[in-house]
Amino acid sequence: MSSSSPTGQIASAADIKQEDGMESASEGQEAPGEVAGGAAAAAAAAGLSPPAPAPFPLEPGAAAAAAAAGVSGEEGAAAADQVQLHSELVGRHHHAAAAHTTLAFSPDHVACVCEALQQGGNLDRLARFLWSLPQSDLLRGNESLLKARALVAFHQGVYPELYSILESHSFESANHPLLQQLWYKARYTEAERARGRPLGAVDKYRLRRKFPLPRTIWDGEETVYCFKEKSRNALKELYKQNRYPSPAEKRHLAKITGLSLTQVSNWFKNRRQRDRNPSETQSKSESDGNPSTEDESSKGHEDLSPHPLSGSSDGVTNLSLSSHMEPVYMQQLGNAKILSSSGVLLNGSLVPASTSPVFLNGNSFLQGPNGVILNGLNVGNTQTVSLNPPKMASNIVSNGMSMSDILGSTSQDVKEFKVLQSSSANSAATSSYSPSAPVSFPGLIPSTEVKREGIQTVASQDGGSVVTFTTPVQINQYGIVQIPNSGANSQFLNGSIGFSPLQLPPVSGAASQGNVSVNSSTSDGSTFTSETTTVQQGKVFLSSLAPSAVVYTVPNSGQTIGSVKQEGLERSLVFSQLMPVNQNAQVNASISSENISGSGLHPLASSLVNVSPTHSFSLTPPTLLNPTELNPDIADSQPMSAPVASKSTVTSVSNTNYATLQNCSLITGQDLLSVPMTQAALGEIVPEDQVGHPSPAVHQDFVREHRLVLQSVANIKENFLTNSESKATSNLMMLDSKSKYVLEGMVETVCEDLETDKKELAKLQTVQLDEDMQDL
DNA sequence: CCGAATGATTCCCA
DNA sequence: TGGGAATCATTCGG
Repeated sequence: MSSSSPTGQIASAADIKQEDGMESASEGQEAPGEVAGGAAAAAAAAGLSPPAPAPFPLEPGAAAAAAAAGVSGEEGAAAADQVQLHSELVGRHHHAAAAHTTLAFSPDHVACVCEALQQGGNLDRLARFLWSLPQSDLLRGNESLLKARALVAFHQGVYPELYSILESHSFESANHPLLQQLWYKARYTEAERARGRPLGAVDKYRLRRKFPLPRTIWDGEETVYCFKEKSRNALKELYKQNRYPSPAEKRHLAKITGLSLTQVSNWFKNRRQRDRNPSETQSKSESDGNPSTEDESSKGHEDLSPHPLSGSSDGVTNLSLSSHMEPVYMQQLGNAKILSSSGVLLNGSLVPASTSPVFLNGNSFLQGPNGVILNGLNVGNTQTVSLNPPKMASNIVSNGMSMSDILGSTSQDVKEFKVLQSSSANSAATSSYSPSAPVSFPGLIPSTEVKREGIQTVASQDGGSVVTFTTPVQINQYGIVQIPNSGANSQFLNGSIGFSPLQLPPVSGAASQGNVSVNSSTSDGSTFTSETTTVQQGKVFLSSLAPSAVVYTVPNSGQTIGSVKQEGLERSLVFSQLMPVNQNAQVNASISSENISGSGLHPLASSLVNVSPTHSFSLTPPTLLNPTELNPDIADSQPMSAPVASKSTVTSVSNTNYATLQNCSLITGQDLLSVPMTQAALGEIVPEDQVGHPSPAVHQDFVREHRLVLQSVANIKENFLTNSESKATSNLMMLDSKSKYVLEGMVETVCEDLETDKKELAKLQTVQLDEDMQDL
């Protein structure tokens, strides 16, 4: 991954993303928590569900005039584009009714077009588009526009302007990688021109030092040798515990550090190698450097952790209560059934066993007689989630990753698991790991099997109080557990809590899917990264679903989970409030993914929603699906089928780790695309109506009623996007850190001469985490 | 420019 | 497929 240093000309945002390898890998990464954290803000910034987008009018006449008087034919073309776009949108929405009076483009529309053009790599056209835009205050400060301007400035070689733009506006983190690349590449290019010869790695390094990134496009997180200190510390921490992490652990570590799986593996490999021959590279320096951290690790460890591991068979559990005394350091083993006897170390404090036999850290979910800890949040004592400590049977999900991912697949070695400090919920995922102060790894939880005896009330709190579920959980026959809204201050980090679906006691006759839908108020919207939470295969997604919301899971890559009845899972839909249910269909679709770093894509997440694993389709209006409505026959080979009687925007978010819906601003406020899009999108899925029948057939009712379907497609390879994949010629991709989601057709619609009629407007392609599934 | 640190890559082996 | 060893390339500080 020594990806080449950027030297070539940047043609588009996509190019940049593909180009940068390590840098992006490291810089672009953000721990899930961070991602999530910024998500809300990002979404807000993006204007998700904008209050009242004040569109600026653009008279067709004016456009024409611009075209005519327009400095060049190009501008005219741009204007024409706008006109065309607008008319198409309007025409489609209103069925060509009329509305040709004024062309109203909200800043969101402009932003969307900018994004689309950027994605498409059509910078010339983007430049024309920008040029043609009116000087509207509404557009001032619009990040997409600024980004587009920066890109154009770079493209045109107007570096001073580029620097000015980058320094004058504080960009959201999701755009940092791209903008950072612009910044550096511009510097490189300038230097190369001045020098008349290509720069070497050292030259570039010097330039980077000479022209540090402005804080407007950099979070300030220091990176050393490409890896953020935070990531490095996380690696070290685990290394101390176990020098030979299992694949699942590596994946999880990769997830929490934002590094790629390969990077994590390489790190361990290098670390082991260098520890072996300290003679050579005094790799000791590192260890020595952090005596505190190192202590236990290196040497002591070898003893503790059976190194060769991997072989450990099936996860036999071993709790190694090492010689450590009181604080029981648990050693995690495969499917260990850990129940510490004496106590648990939580947040650095020992908890009497009597009260909480289980402990979790980070984003883990812990349950004990007294409480549950989610994401490092402690669930109040009042919770009724009663867990039977002695018999634990559920998987733990953390950080969007179920423990099964971590523990399930390969047998795990006994790992020394030490919970030293569980960071606060917010920082759990991204918490800074300082060598001197070991921090728990989210997700690195002792695999505990918990058996849920009954779920009722859960209150989780993060320091103050985070999420509180007060009402009794309802489990319907679909195995959906519903928890009424909670208080206003809901705060959730990664939306992955671990209730294992499999263990939910079938409340009704229907096979319990084990899905749990937790409704929480999204009022705050600030830290609530995951508005939708559903439990799927051991994963719980918290969502702002209405009380009556239904959550279904979608078939995962064909793999079933244990003996759980898959029926329900076959066509699962989640109705949530994520998407505006009103007529203003709004397509929000951006996703955050797993880390793409390795491939050079920047992950960042500007996501609004952080949906954890697997596929979930969200339909807003709370609806309950009846068994009868779900026609098995139809659904069988189909990705999803869901007769829903309500009108809503359907969004499917899926996969792996974090699916994020972001405001694409395609249809904001104006409702312009609402209907048409739906049709187009549905067309792809529905056999009947307009389009030919694409593979998946969706229940007609569903089709008719819903506006937009974002189809998720999976395709994942280690969660990394390959360069080729990242090419979004005709796809609008929004990626973040590990998975890839593509909105197909969006670009075509918006950019490619607006020929969207027959193309789906928004199709969300998601990749599925093979890994996750495999683990299961 | 040098050397150490460190991430990545390659080859070999089980 | 993953680990070990050797090696390369880049980063970083002096």
